[in-house]
Amino acid sequence: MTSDARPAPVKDSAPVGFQEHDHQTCVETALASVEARCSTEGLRLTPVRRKVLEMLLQEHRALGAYAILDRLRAEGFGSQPPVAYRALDFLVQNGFVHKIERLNAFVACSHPGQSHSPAFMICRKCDAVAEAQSAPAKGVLGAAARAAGFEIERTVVEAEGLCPDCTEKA
Amino acid sequence: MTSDARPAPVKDSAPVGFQEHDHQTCVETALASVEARCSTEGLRLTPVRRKVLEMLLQEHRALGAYAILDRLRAEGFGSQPPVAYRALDFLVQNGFVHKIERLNAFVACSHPGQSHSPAFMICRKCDAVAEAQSAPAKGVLGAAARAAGFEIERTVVEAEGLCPDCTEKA
DNA sequence: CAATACATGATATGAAATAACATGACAAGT
DNA sequence: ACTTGTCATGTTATTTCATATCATGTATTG
Repeated sequence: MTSDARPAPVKDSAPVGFQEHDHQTCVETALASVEARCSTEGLRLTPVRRKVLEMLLQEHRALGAYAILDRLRAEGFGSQPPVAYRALDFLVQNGFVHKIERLNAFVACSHPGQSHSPAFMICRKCDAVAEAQSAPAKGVLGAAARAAGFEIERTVVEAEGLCPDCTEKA
Repeated sequence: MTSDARPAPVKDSAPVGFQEHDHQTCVETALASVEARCSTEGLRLTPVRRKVLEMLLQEHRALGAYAILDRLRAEGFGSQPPVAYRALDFLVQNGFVHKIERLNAFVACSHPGQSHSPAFMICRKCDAVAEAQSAPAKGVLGAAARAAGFEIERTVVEAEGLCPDCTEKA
């Protein structure tokens, strides 16, 4: 058995922000932007890392580490968990990929290059994931944190619900 | 080995919102409130479920399912994963306990009875967890969701950082 | 070219979660 | 009382996610 999360409605052009778009261009642009940042910052976008990033950009939805691993194996890369996790660590550390805690899975960043604290909308039916901006530290939470003396370093914001497509079908 | 998450600074009186408080009273009140809700709503707070809830209230921090399981075993309950997961499911479903996605762990709700969409502050050093309110659907994220046609059903908001205690020590 | 950082490969294991099936406890309907 | 249905629990096995560790390789860079 291959470890793809769910049957998953495979469409040629997947949603970003749940919208149809020119996917090929979108992948290429993102990749180029990551390459640029790597070379200016002296980061090493090695073959495994690049491959993982490409896969995630291509899919445009959250993939589990083992789904990624399967694909790496298929392409002749190492096929043991650490291979995938190390590549993912690198990509996450540098903001090229985000981890979706709710799903224990990973998505390529939709706005690479921009510093951001991302928020995600996750469709519980088709697993599509869209990235948005958030500013949680600015709102009620920020106030609570200041009141409590808690220093926020990082936030996870994930909304679960139904994407437009799935809403329609229901 | 027993599966307690980390060495964990055991203190007699643990933080709620990172503050000292009369823990015994706090546990009792919470438990009473849950019992009340169960009886008015016809929910069955069985021995396992009650025990798990007590443990979480007592600890006042996030415990993993297997740490819970260890304690259940010690008390003579079933010791297989489903036992813990089922009790946790019940408690989470009914809002008596929350899952911290970031930690794959569980905490007792600090405001049982009030309907709420909780937000958490998690200390990355000592694993203390404080619960606050959030209204993520009201802010930037809500706007993005409406724009995208995404229907939010539930949100996860978790802030990671340093609690007052750990900040001091640093 | 040697020293050193960093990246990968491979083995093993730990930790989190669920599937599937059997048993028990209890209330409602006949 | 007995059967049926529902819900909770127990148990086995397996899947999925993640990391520790050690050995090996490959770039820089001094």
